[in-house]
Amino acid sequence: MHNPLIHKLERYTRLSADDRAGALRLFDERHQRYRAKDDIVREGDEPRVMRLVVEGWACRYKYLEDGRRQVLGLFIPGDVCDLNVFILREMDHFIAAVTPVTVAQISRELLEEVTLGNPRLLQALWWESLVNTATQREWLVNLGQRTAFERITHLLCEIYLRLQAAGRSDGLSCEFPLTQTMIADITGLSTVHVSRTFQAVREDGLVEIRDRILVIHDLDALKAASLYNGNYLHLGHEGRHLDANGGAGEPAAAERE
Amino acid sequence: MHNPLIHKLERYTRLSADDRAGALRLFDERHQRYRAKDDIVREGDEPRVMRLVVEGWACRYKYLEDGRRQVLGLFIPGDVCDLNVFILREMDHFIAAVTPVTVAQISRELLEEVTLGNPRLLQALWWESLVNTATQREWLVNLGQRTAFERITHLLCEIYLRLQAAGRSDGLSCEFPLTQTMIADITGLSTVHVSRTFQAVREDGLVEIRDRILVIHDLDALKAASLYNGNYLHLGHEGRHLDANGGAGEPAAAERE
DNA sequence: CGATATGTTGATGACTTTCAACGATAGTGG
DNA sequence: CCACTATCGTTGAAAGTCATCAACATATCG
Repeated sequence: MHNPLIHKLERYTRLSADDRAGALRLFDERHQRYRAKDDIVREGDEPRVMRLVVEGWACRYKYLEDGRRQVLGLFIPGDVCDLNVFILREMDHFIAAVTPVTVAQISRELLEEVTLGNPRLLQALWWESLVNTATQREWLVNLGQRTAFERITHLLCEIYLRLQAAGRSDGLSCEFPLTQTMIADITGLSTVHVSRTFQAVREDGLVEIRDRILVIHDLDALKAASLYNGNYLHLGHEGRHLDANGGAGEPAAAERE
Repeated sequence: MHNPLIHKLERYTRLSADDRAGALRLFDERHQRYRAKDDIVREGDEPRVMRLVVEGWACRYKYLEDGRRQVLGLFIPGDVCDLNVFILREMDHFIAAVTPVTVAQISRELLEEVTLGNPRLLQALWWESLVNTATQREWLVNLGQRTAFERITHLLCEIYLRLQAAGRSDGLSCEFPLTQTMIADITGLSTVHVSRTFQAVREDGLVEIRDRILVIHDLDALKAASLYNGNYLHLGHEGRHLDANGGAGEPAAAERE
């Protein structure tokens, strides 16, 4: 069985058995469950813990004072919320459950304890955090430059590729629990326009959605339609110079689960 | 004379003389000059150094393959480009000079040396990095939810407040070297619409621009017009629990320059 | 089964882009 | 110093994209 955190971090660098044990300690720490739509963190809260999504989807969002809402990011299983956020005195946005969600809550002390002896794991967590930031940048491009059609197809590409990196895709399909209202708040469009544009995406034969499952018919066409360039996800095993010794000392990652 | 880095970091926590000396070492390291519009970092480059803007303005930006361009962030004097970027193998975007700019280039080794003995300074740099990320989030809200008028007035507010935090404002006015083309690439609007909307902002008596100087006539009105909430800049001396001993042991920051 | 959330459709209008032309400004070289 | 050229900002007209409003259909959940 795959652990989505470990699965994803190993897209960066090959972890040692120790690293993996440390990641599991984080993953298993102080689970908290939330119902869909419940807030996990609220604006104004003092940040006390780092969070890690164990199961389900969550999102960051922010309101304008007149009620307009923008979703700033999505968290899928294995995603880390705020590695370093202890430094700030208060949160400037919300984090909420999109689906029913289980979150691990990791204290600063535990984080330090686990990473102290595992610099490779710490490095991998930093990588994860930089990729989050890069994803935010790509969303900026999405809102600033892409058309409605491109925004939606881009979102579909990204979700599929991220779930794949977490070991949660199945061929060309994956879970897809987002409502059109959520898609509207992510893409900065009205729900009406999302409905119409999503229809166009389906009618072009690019994707299909059945029972909250996204099925991609032609990934290359979907990428072309959204001008997708996945560099920002940095999934090219970029930390390979840090790789744990895979050949002799320990079995390779793939052989261990 | 004010150093913009130190001036800004002290909006987070009060630095000791040692911290300030460390910050100055970073600030003075390996200066490189660029002409306006020159690229400082290119997509695909391997990140080797952390950069710090000493003088002038720079920006992050990204292209879509068909040439559409989105500016992702602005750097003003005292801003740090990428604290931790060594971890990635290659850059996924560009950094360019907006005006003629001087940049300090800080190697990983120097950064580690300077921060090793100064955890307070390291913490302040992390704060700076988190504020950068939070600013990106606010830009997402800008593009996703705000109208053209609100986007432009929001940008004006932010620039003024950031320059103020760096000690580079003068009453209600500050430098403002952005062309309307830049504003268009920041706000995701066409240059034509920027021109027209900016006129409306001026005709409402909110601001005035003369000789690349922005003069704000009514900051509260400007904030109201853009639904501005400056929480994301985290300028509330949030790291005060880390403050260097100001009373007895050393002179307070304000008394030292 | 009723209540609420979600998705669809049509009509209308607002906001924003595109295209094209022109004036103003600034830097360059003779 | 002036002509030359490129950049920058402005304006008008036309078209396109997307939002809003309202009604209805479907699905989901207690």
